[in-house]
Amino acid sequence: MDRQLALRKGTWTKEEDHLLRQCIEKYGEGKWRQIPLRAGLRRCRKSCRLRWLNYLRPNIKRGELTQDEVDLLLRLHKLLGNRWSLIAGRLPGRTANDIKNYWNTHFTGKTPASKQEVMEARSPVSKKVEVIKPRPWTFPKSSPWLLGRRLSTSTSPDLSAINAGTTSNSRETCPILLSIQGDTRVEQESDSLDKELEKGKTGCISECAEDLIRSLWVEDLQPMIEVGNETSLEEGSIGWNDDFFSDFNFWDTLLVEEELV
DNA sequence: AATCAATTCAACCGCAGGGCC
DNA sequence: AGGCCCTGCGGTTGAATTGAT
Repeated sequence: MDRQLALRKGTWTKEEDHLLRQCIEKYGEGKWRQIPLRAGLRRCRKSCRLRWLNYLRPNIKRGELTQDEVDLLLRLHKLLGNRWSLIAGRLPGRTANDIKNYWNTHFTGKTPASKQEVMEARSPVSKKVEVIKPRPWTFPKSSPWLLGRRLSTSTSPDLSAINAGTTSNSRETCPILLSIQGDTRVEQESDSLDKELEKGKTGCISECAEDLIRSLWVEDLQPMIEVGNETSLEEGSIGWNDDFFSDFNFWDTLLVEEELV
């Protein structure tokens, strides 16, 4: 065998980490194919990318997730399913791998009882939610998201009313719910929804789902707009990016079973 | 102290999607 | 249109660590 071609596997050494970090600092992220050559590493590009993204990248937060992070994780997973990269985007400093590992450790299989306890303690509203893989989703033409990608206070709903709690139950307070109301999804998806309606499987947005969406809007998205920091909503910054909204289909989330409420 | 079981998490693998030719 | 290449993602594996006996 040619030793030059033999790729190393397994745990990374400090020397390898150092070489990779130096290389990326010099040439920048991306071009992963060239990274092993430039860094003088006998690692495949995937391995280099993974090591950087999950371990060496600056600002990576290590250690146990905080209560807030766990709460957010639970809510986002309820909405997005196993879309770890999207979920991680909402948890600054956390990697998709971290989130996935945490979920698999704490909320799957081996300890079903404890999982149920945690879920019930933290999510008293829902008992059974059908999580379906998100599909592309479109906003109504009048949606503020389409009237200039970035929300401004002039296109957002009555935020002062939200803060005052005076209209907390009104759908008008949340542009996402507004969008759902006036959905103009592509024909294919409308057809499938129509079929569901015909079957009587689902007829309306449940209160639970509406609450969940509203809470995401009020607690997570709206405050970013409220501070007037426009850069906080730039694409890809912390997860509410183009990808999120193009991949995310609230309709799927809303296809909940009757037992929900 | 030694052994075994359980748990954690870094890393690998295979696949899908997008861009380019 | 189709093939190739690259990147990114999610599922899975297995080594390392921790806890129990």
